[in-house]
Parts: sequence; structure tokens; C-alpha cells
Amino acid sequence: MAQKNRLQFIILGLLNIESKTGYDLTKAFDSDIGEFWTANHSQIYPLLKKMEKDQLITHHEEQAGPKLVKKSYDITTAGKAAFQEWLKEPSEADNSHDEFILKLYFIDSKNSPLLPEMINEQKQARAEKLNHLKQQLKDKFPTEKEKQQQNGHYNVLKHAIQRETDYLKWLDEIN
Amino acid sequence: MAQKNRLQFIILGLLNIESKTGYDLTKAFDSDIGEFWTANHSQIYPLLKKMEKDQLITHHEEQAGPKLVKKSYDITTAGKAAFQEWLKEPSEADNSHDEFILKLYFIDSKNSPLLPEMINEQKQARAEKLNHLKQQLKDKFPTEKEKQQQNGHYNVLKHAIQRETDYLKWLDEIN
DNA sequence: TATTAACATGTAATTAATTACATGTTTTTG
DNA sequence: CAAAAACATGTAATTAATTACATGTTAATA
Repeated sequence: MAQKNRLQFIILGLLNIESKTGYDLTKAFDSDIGEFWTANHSQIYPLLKKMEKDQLITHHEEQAGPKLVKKSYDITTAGKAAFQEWLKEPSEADNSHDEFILKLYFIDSKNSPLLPEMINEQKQARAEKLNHLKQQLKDKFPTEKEKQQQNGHYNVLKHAIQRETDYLKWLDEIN
Repeated sequence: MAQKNRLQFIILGLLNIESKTGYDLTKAFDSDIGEFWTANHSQIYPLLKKMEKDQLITHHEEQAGPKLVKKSYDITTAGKAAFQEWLKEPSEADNSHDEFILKLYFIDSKNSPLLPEMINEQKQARAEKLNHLKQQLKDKFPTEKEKQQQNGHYNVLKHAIQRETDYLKWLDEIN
């Protein structure tokens, strides 16, 4: 997909919180942000170079061990401005590329022998996802304090939980 | 995105219904399928060539005017098998790339001056989408007959409507 | 009948994203 | 202390997708 380089803004958003290495950024997509966006380190490292060339970020080096030197990236004033600009722009809702929905579209008959198995598999996958999200909510937002401090993250998690819950409800209906 | 070539299976699914030209396929993404998947003609024509080379489809030419010759594509036995195979495989749920959610994640404070405008804009966009979907449902499924004949399409539309409805509900909650 | 819109089919250039290749350091654990 | 896991940083090859370029036909309409 040749998209609107949203990854760049995610990186700016993360660096806006605090200075991070390419590895730190990569890790972020394994946890928090990974819940709703994906990125590989092989995409992140080259993009960091490009963003630095574009003067949205800079980097400084840190001696992290006897031999290891870490590159830590910092957002620039221009980067902060670009990030704020992006926040203000209208958002596009990329139609979610849901493979199950796609398949379902092509199954015209209510009596297709494929349907029960497909629906069950999907129910299980979605239920697992829902459990995982609920666990995340427990782990990351144990008290009101966290909800206040990271209200965006909280809203996003709540949204994901609602989405999965509603998806499961719909799966029950078409059964 | 270097994905799992789902477009190929959409094309197979559409050709499995009936023979179509590249233009017909392109049009399908402006209406029905466009509700949940996108593709440009510049992606479709080269893919048709590749799929023909892979013997998933063939084509025949039709004299459509004094000068115009249309290329109509047909699914092969191998194509039908590949399509059925795909239907049976487990489905992956690509985390929907929703830009609004992404932005929200980075807004930590409930009192951010950006929030009200962002939420309103999103509410309006989603409400419009919902209206459009409801109209589609009316237009394409006026009676029980259509629901029986195209149950897959019906389910997918119902799902989209539920999704937008729930999304709007959630937007009200975070307001 | 001239113009415009829709039909119809491609290619080229660029950007985005995945998978695989490649290498080295540091910390943990058995 | 040896091995494994996690940390850390890149590049290369390939695939997917968008935007722009390019050309011609047919039907509708003014």
C-alpha cells in the first residue's frame, strides 16, 4: 500500500513523548501500538534516516556498554510542528481489510458447508483477541490514575474492546 | 503493504460469478466491494496478466463495437480450485488502519483543545458513511428474495452498518 | 454534429511494506 | 562459563498499491 506515510507521524508521536532508539520504536509496535498498527524494524530504520534528512528528527549517540553505542532519536521543533499539523488534519478511515468479511461476501448461500467452520474459527480468534485486550486493560490501567494520565491510550483500548465485543455479537447473529 | 495478494482472490471470486472485463472488475470496486476493499485499474490490469500466466484465468475477445474489442476474463478450473482453497484457509484480521484512532492514541489529556473538533469531524464522517450504507441496504436488498440470493453480501453490509453504528456510539461515549 | 462523459486498456514512476539476509553486543540463565 | 535469548542496527529483494502518464472508442447530450 502506498499510503500517506502515517508511520512517520507515529514515530513523531512516540518521539514527542521521549527520545527513543530505532529498537525502542520497533518494540512499541510489539506492545501498545501493535494493537492497532504494525511496522517492522526494516521499515523503521530507513525511515528514521529519511526523517532526519528532512530535519523532523535528530539523533545523539549514547555509550551503552563497553562496545555498544546506541543511536537515540529526538524530535525537532519542525518535527513537533509537523506532528501537531497532522493531528489537526481530517482523518481518513481506511476501510479495514478484514479477510473474513471478504470471504463471507462470496458465500451466497446460508447453507454453504463452509460457513459453520469459518464462523467458528473466526469466533475463536476474535474471542482470543478480546481476552488479550481485556488483559491489556487490566495491566495498563489498573487504577483511575493511569486512565487520567494516558487517556488517549485508554480510549483506544476501550474502543478495540468494544469493536471485538460487537464483532462477536455479529458473528453470533449470522450463525 | 506487501500483503497476501488478497486482490487475486477477490478477482477470482468475481469471475467465479461470471466472466468480466478488467473494466468491469474495476467498477466492482466503485460499488459493492468498494464498501470494504479498494483497488485501482492500474493494479487490476497487470494482475490479470499475471493470473492468466499462472493459469488461474483465461480470456476471450468480444467484438463490442465497430472498432472496440473487449477482453473478457474467465476463471479456469485451477482458478476455481485456488479460490475454494482460499475460502477454507484461516482468515487473518488485518488490524484496521484507522487514522482517527491513531491520533487519539497520542492525545493524553481529556481536555486537549483538539479533541472536540476531532471528534465532531469524525462523527460527521461516520454518520455520512452510515447513511450511505443504509441506503445501499435499501437499494440492494429491497425484499427477502435478494437477501436469500446474496446472503454473503447482505451479511457484509449488515456488518458494516453495525460497525458504523457502534463506532458512533463509542464516539458519543468519549465525548 | 460537436462536445463531453463514460467506456476501455494499458504502462511508468514512486512509495509502502514484508520477508529475508547480515552482523555484532549484552544480559540472562542453566 | 557456555549457550541462549534479547538487545541493537542495518541492507537487499520482492511485492503491493497509489498516482500519474498515455491512448483510443462509444454513447449520451446539448
